[in-house]
Amino acid sequence: MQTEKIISNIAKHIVLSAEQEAYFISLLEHQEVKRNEFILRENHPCNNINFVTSGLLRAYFISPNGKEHTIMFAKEDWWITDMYCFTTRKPAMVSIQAIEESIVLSLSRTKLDELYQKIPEFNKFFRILMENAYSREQLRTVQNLSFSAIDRYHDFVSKYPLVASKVPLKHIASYLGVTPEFLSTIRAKEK
Amino acid sequence: MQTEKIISNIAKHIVLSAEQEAYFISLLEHQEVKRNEFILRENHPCNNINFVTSGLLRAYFISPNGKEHTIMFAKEDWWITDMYCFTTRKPAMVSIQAIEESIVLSLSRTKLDELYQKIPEFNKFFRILMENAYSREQLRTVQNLSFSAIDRYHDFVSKYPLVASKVPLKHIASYLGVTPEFLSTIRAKEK
DNA sequence: CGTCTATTTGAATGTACTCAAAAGCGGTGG
DNA sequence: CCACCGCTTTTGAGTACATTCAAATAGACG
Repeated sequence: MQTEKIISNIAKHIVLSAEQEAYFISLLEHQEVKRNEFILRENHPCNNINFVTSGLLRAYFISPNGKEHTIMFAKEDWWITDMYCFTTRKPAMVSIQAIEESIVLSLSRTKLDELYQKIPEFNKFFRILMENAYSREQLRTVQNLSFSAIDRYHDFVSKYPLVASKVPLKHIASYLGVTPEFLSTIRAKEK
Repeated sequence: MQTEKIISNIAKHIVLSAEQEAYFISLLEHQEVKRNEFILRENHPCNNINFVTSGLLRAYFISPNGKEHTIMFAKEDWWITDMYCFTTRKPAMVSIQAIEESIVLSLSRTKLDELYQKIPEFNKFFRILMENAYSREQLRTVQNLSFSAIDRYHDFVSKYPLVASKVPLKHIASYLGVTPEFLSTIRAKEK
């Protein structure tokens, strides 16, 4: 199991001893996920929070009228789960699917609770992670409300160039909240 | 300074000794805010995270085209700040204004850092607070993307009946991401 | 190489916005 | 306590942005 990446991700915010690192690593489950495979499916229990070691995944949900809405992408060095359902233990609202072959390290809620007990410092780590996630999400809300589709598209591409280059346009459209046809049209207009 | 409310808010997630409670309280600044007064203004430094003891406030920002967008409301027993700017120390993107006379307990970033040092348990408290805030915001994103304006309006009213009854309709419209004229029209159509 | 999926293009439609003006309502001062 | 003023809400007409549906084209994977 390749663990340098997750360890250095954690080292961004808290300091662990070698022993603590080893303990933390022992809690993780290593998953190799093939293209189009799921690590979480809508309505199933959401038991894990996942760190992406390599590859690219997408969280999305299907609205009542049958349309897909992309909630987030997660590339290398990102964490991804259905946080609401992970914390409340409700069945997942979203599905998480690999866009390309990926390696994911999963931490179950049970193990995470154990981790908080043994190394309370992890509360700080996830506090900061959640602060950032919340801020990002709030910024997204604000921008969805105030920017036009084309501006949101440009903002997305400049923020996440790697993701933009790898995922099909229709997924970007569904992240931005427009139809693929419309995104295609407005992109064409610019040239 | 009335402090039972903030103490019981904290007791939802962590247990403090009487001594720790007293120390925590000593870090707070008590503010009485009149109707339409601000506790944070766009472009000013965002130094505080605020707990609402009573009353009702609104966070909003002005988009490039000059329109107001309501980001959140905070009533009694809620926390409010510009989290992105609070954590990154950038100038505030939003203004926070009292909708009615309110009492707010403010905790500065400096004091909060001190608090994390003295009582690391607060990392757990704010971790949980941020998890909830993130989940809520993600749910909002999802619903903005997939529900029609009228459904979003109904959802808002059923989730926050007190807020819905107190704030002008135009603020709800700006929270939902529609114009007041349009919200007025679709409400009228239902009858 | 063939098949399946993604993207583009276009026409018709619907949803939400802008601007303007009238009506309603609430607080304040006389 | 009532009348006025300012702000909020409603109403309507014209317009712009985004969607739906359909079909053609391009591209990618096995």
